Amino acid sequence: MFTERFLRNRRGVSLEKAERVRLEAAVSEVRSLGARKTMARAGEPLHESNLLIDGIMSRYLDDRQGLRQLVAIHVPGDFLDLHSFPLKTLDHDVATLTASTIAVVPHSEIDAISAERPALARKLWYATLLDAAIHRAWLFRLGRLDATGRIAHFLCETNARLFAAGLSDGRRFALALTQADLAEICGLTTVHVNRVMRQLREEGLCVFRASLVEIGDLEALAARGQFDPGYLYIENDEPLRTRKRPFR
Amino acid sequence: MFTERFLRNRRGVSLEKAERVRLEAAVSEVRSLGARKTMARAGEPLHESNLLIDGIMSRYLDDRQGLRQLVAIHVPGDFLDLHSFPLKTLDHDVATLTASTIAVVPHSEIDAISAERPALARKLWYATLLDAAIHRAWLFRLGRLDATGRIAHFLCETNARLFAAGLSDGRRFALALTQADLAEICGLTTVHVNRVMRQLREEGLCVFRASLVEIGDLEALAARGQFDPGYLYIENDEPLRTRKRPFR
DNA sequence: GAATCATCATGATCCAGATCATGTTCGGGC
DNA sequence: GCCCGAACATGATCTGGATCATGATGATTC
Repeated sequence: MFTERFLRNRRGVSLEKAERVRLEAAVSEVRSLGARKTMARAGEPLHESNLLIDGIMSRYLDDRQGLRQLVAIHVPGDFLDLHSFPLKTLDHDVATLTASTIAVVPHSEIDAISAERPALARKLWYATLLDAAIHRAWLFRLGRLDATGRIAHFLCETNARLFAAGLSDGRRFALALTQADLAEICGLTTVHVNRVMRQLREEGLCVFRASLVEIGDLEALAARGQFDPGYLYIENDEPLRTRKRPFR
Repeated sequence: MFTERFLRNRRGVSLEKAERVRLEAAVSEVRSLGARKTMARAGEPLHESNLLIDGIMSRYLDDRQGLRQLVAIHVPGDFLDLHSFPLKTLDHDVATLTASTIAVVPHSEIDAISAERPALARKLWYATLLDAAIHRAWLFRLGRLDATGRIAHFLCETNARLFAAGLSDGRRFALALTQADLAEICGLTTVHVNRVMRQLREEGLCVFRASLVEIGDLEALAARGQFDPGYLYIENDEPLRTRKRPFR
């Protein structure tokens, strides 16, 4: 089942049996990629999109010095470059962070789906808009939060996304990212990420070691990062909800 | 013609005559809004989307103190909350910056279009993904550019978008934003925006006064903001192209 | 089991942009 | 023609995070 986690626990878009079957049938191939491998580069014409089955992948832009700004990370269940179907080329690079497995869906299949099944097509559209909603939360993070808030917000978001995918219990999850990755996500230096992680650890909000994140106080962490999971459109998000607390 | 500027000059999505007629027919109403009015709030269920005919509008998130981070601005021709069709509710607020005119399109019409005309539906999808591509460029801006670079990048982007819409000659355009608006867009304080604008003026890169932006040296401005218009998918973008120059 | 490389850790110094304060300019209302 | 508020302008000071430097830890390879 390639589509098991796709749009799982998202409001208003549970896949019907027949839709799931149709989507499964659209997969032409399954591929494995090593860690830190580029999958697609900005500007290349693309003819297929990929559903992430296992691993963590990233999308990023780089500046003139080659420093990266990650614009998205993807977890299992994400259709990571579905936007290449309408756009035909991408405006950014796509790469693995950890070793990953992807299911390939040719654009011709998506074309067929959009003619045959408008309702399923709308769910695919929805999936790309969920990514856009996450972009907006990242904009808020970079524009309005300080370093500690950014890391706290990111950890809460990742917890929530993995929870929706069935890969977090709401407090504890595997996440094989380095402090340098967090820096590229949060627009900080690795040095500063290191100091922030220590602070979060010392305050008992969150411990991140050996590729395992353990949130000690979700409510405090969410308050620190001004995190509210609404933008993720998660169904049954009770374990993620926190009382709103004043900032700091 | 409400749709005159919609997707104008974008690669691979020029509207066919019949598609344009269909979209025009989907408009149920035209509304005028005063400056600085909220159009929609996060979380409200929506049943229509709006095509911006005239004026500048914004989408924003606010933090616990009520400080705004703009996540998008919209210019004439933009379908500003089309993403509310698949998502049903929004994750952010929408408001006018200047007095604006919008054409209202009920979601029921978009539903009908996606069943009748998959090709037009794909173009609507494309329009929402263009917004997502702009979000990504904004992430790069906030994560990797300094204050001067952010303002330079924003001015280049706005020039390019207005150029595509036929509202800039590629160097000069009307833009009724305040320095406080620029601050909320670029994650800066108004005080600092003021200093940056003076610097750009003194260096001859760009003058912004009396709601008119005049770019003195597009190539230098683009270099300063590391701006490359590729992510806007503009067709015939020659007047916007600049030789790539090393940063600074 | 020595060498190598990625990752994590931590101290010292510096600076871009925030913050605080104080004008000035200009257009609209009465 | 004066009042008033929004927008623009500019100086003085402070600070969060960058930068530079150095070392510890731990996994992998030969």
